[in-house]
Amino acid sequence: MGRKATLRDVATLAGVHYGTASRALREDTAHLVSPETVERVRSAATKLRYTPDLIAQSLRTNRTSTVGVVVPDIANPIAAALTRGVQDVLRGAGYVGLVVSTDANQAHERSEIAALVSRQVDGLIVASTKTPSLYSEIAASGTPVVLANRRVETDLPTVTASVGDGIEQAIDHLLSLGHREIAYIGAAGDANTGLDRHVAFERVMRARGLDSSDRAVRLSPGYGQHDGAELFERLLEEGGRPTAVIAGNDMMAVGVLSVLRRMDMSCPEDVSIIGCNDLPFMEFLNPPLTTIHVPHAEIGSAAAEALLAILRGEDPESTELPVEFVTRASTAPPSH
Amino acid sequence: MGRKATLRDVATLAGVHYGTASRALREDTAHLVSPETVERVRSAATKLRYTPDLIAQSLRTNRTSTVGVVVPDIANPIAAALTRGVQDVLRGAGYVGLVVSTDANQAHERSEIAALVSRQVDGLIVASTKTPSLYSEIAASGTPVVLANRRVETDLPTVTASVGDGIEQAIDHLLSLGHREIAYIGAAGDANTGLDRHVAFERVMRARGLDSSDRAVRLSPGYGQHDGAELFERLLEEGGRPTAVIAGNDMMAVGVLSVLRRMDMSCPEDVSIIGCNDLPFMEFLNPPLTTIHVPHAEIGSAAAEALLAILRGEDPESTELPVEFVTRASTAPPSH
DNA sequence: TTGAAAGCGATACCAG
DNA sequence: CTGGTATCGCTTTCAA
Repeated sequence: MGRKATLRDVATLAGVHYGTASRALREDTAHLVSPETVERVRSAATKLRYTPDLIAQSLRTNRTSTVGVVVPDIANPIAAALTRGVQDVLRGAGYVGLVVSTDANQAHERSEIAALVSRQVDGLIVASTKTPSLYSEIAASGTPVVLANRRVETDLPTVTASVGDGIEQAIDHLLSLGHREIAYIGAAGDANTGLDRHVAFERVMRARGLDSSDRAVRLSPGYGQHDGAELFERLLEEGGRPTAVIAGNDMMAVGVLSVLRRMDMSCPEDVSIIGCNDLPFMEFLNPPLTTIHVPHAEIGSAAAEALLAILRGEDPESTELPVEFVTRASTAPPSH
Repeated sequence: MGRKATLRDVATLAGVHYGTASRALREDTAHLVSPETVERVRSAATKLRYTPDLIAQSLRTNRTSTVGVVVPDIANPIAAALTRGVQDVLRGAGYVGLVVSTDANQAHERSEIAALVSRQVDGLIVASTKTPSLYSEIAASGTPVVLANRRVETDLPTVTASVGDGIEQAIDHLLSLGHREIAYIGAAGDANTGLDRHVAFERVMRARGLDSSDRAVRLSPGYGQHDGAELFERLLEEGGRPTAVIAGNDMMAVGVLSVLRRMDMSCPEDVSIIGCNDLPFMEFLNPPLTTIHVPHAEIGSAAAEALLAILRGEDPESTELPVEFVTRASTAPPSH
């Protein structure tokens, strides 16, 4: 009695042909079958604890109700939040996510994608890629792809956040506090999410009439806590005396904070700091970090919605979700 | 030219029967085919960019090279790290993970599990469950299950960490620093991961000859930052004056820290704090948190190894991985 | 309304 | 060594 019940099992128990059983069990075809037969089949099914074999179903229908989720590293809180958002909307539609981490490594990426494609995923949500062309091909071959979080040159539907607006709010917040010497510490990498940020910084500063002597922009290839610390330390060594710094992400902000601490300067008294992303722990830092909240889970959800829309035959637009500037305790008026 | 190449396509291109093509392409049967035929088939395959349809393959072989990963919430850093560890070993074996979040909600859990089972996953790695019996059934029905992180009453193979040892090291660390009044602030929930901890605390304290007047144990149903804060605040109100506190997890430790700050007491001068888990950000707190590092990724990897072993027909033991006590700056001798 | 039968794309057994 | 064929569990068209 170990084996799983199959469609034929319920059919024989109900005394009908298995084709009929199939029709009786699925919503969209049940109306082709007499009510009493439907009843008989259904009760047979529950008696046998029948659940359809999705593999067989997939082979027949070419749909697996499975989507691939491609992130750089699921252990990274941004990717994790995004994945959660994806799951939340997939669940409602009967889909589940095949999640892979690429480590931002092209070889890994290719092989993971291959693994997903050969498993016939119905679509892909990609939150990490150095090779968008890879996905254009996939999309062209019929597997829909939605890009999330990072904007890349492509015509694939993409869900991003308007981090530029956040930078603008950050700058205006600082200006209204009385700051004039504002530095930017960020990543120069190819991730467009990084580029947007420092470009936005420069643009807004200029727009506010702050000339280049008022701003110091420092970029590094990395984007970790250490990179932020190093960049800020060098800025100080070279005589920079910003009263506030905007960091390209929260980790780099933490790096700046650590340098301050080491030099016996304090935040926000001596220098104000603003981060970006609003990672899970930022409110518990000392001081709690003022930062730009990027709605990663919502980005994931929106990407999943877009993918489902494509699967329904619609043609969703790319969207840009608003960010939220959240002021906590790492910013204050400049002292003196 | 859009459609994917199938086995018959490469067979006709190579001028052989598709059964032969199948044999030629798979390692274990290639020796049944003449070398030149193998060659012909293989080149046809690469020319057509043939990749086997894993769905069809699965239907035939009853193996999907897919495993289900069940976590409470993928956005939770512990679950994320664990999942990463799982992925790392699965990747090497050609498996991918179908990841679902249950929200510690039984209804969700059941439906997610059903989704995985009907997708014919080859096995399950479960890092969250209130209903172990559910999995015993599944295992009995032939789908192997490995439990990770939480110990529950079951005979399923389980991978955990020896957090009790960590608690012991934490206490000894505190004692060697000169502390005598040590409090424990933790969760009372049904998660065995929580129970272990305060039980270990009581046991070790007694073993070290500290009688109950030297220890205050406070438990709450929740296990967040807020719960930790509340518990500690109440302890203080009721006249408790511990010189050190061990928290059941890092979030609760942060809660304790926040109370200290609010009361203008400082850590570690006024009270030392030790956390548990070593979540990603703990080294960047102020002060950096002394804590018990639980190797979540390794737990995930070990669980995946165990699952693969079962799939190979072996019978792996349950294992308990060592934790690492990491001393940072939130502990110091009592100032008295 | 129901039964029969053809496949989906692969594997594997049995002959030749 | 290779070809034919049954089969995995299901959906779906075609007749009856």
